[in-house]
Amino acid sequence: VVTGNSMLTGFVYTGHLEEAEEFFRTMPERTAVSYNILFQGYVQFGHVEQARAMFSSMPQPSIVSWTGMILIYSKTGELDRAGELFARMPQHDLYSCTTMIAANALKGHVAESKRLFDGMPQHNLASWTTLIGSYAQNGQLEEARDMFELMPERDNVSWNAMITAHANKGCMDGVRRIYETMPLHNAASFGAMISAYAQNGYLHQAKEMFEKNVEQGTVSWNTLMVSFARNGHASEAIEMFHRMKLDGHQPNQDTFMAVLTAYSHIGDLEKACLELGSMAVDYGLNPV
RNA sequence: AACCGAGCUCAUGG
Repeated sequence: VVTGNSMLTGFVYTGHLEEAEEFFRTMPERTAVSYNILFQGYVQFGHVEQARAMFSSMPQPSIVSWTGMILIYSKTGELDRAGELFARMPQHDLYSCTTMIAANALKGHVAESKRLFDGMPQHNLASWTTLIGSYAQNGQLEEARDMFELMPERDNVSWNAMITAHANKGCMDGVRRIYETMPLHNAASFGAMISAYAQNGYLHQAKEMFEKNVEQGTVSWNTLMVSFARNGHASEAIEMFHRMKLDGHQPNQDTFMAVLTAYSHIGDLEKACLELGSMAVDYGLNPV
């Protein structure tokens, strides 16, 4: 059963929900964990109906399942339903409370987030960081800072959250200070830095960060190209696009948009069509 | 003893 569950996890993890379902159906034996694995797949990919159906079909949803259900309502923005479930579930733990904190913050109810946080018997890195993120999202930089000071230990995720907290307030000194102080940088750190600079109009610095980032995912390329295009640097955007291809990166649908934006800025629609047409052919993308 | 859940980053046609 355990190895079956691991395989099931594999299907879900790679996004093959159909296969997961099939596999699940044909499993000789299923445990509550098996249900949860498939269920989490629905949650993760936003299949609300299926998640709901599965949840109600569980005889005794575990705390994991309850939390999953809260998470999906948080994603769909149905905070009241999330809250209802949270109130109804038999127990709470770090995970469920943290999920609920985040759900409230997404809707701008930071005070409620804080109240939940204060009511928790214990905290860990995730719950602290969620609270910081809650303040950050809602523009409360001071509070985010205070919490960051108070938390007993910090990891990369919490440091990254602080980058964003400052960036959202346009506090670039803070952003730089955090970046320099933090012990290590990962892909998310660079992503945060790139968008921090880009959103505040520091295209040059954004690009510098981009160069420092070893794992330049397609998203980073797109982010930067869009920023260039929006700020009237169409040619730089287009140049990046070509470099991206040279470097062997896969353009995706969003790259389309970035390129289109760039060309529309210089009013060269013909070229845009040509470029998009060839992208469609080269990469099998649909310029919907 | 072993399998599942929460927090940071990311683009999108305003």
